[in-house]
Amino acid sequence: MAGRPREFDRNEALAKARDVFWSRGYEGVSMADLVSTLGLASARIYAAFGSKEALFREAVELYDAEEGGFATRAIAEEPTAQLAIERILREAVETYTRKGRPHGCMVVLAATNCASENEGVREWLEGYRRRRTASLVERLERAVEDGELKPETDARILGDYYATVLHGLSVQARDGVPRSRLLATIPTVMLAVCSAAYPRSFPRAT
Amino acid sequence: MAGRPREFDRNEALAKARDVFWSRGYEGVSMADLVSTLGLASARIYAAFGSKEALFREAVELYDAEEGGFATRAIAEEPTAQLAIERILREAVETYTRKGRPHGCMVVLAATNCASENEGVREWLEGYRRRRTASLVERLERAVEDGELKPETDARILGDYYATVLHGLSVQARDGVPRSRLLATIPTVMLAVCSAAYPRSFPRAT
DNA sequence: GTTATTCTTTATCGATCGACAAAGAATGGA
DNA sequence: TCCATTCTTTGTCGATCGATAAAGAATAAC
Repeated sequence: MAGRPREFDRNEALAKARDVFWSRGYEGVSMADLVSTLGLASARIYAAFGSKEALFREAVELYDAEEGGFATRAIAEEPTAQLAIERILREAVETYTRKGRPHGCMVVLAATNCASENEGVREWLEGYRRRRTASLVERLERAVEDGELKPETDARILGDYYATVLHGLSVQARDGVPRSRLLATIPTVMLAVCSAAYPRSFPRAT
Repeated sequence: MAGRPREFDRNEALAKARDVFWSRGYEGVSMADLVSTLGLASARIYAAFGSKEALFREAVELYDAEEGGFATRAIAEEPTAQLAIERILREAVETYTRKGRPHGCMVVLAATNCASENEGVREWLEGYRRRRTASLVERLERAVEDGELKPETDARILGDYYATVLHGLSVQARDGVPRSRLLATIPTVMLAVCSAAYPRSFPRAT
């Protein structure tokens, strides 16, 4: 098990693929685009990654483990649901509006409209979105159990709400709405979870 | 100026094109798809509409004049900003989750990820989204002037917020989140404008 | 060295993409 | 009736799509 060693950095190529798929989506990037972006002949790309679709899926996994993983990290690290959600919103805006980087969320934008033959890719990304919603709901349920949020709080409604806002932020960022304007909406967005908590530190909305 | 009369209903064909573009997006629909969906040879489609892109633009205009026009109608018809926004949210959810119809908003979903050669189409749809945001901001500014909302209200932040939620609802609906769950989030979404109004009829959020 | 294995290079493959040319058919106006 | 105009039919265009075959080059195991 030896063979000729690969002459390019696979991780580097994968990162380039992630960026171009993030920018223009799965169907918006052709093999010719990948050849020029990665600087590799198509046969080399196929040898290393298998197919355009397999490369895309690996690119999404990389995105989700790095830039896209802020929600998982915030939920794991913040002591309360309110702090977790505020951090998620702030980091979402920052991640989605970084200079020199693609705007919006790759998981939301890279395969929303698909040809019927690529419906499988769309559904696979939908799974990522559903899981993010589920993790928000789960964290909010825990906050109700912990007594952080009022017992009459419906965690699923609240989780659906924050999933909706996060999805909307991607579209807004992709449309070029500046970071400052998106950050400015966060106190308004926080009203929901704060009003489900016992009155303490309300944000000044609007 | 006479010539052979057209043998098919142009409006009917346009409605079919709108539906398939709404379902799968501009790039997700091929001319072969249009030929089979409209039941017309490609030369007939070109004769009637000019090009795939011209047909798409006409289809979006039709969408915006009918299904997609609920925001314009609500703003024109409702006496207060709060009533207008609540109606917009409700009709958005209803429009985006109608049985047997494509889910989500055509303007949001039909060209979010585009090949570089179709960037013009994406920007054109972005214009529709920006105008919707602007009309929300404008209505909220008027509400501040009218005294419906507190004078310290920042109408642009609030308008950006509702634009974000509306964009997010499209993604949620496309992902198959059921109507009942999306409707259930509306009281939470209404918290923002209600807290900018003088205390009266607050929704029971969560 | 020999062999098995893997990567690189080069040149394509058939399918599909959006679009159109040319000829025939149906209308209104002269 | 004949013409100008417009639509319909048929066939196909060059470009691009994702993907691969075949041959040469570089490694490790033996």
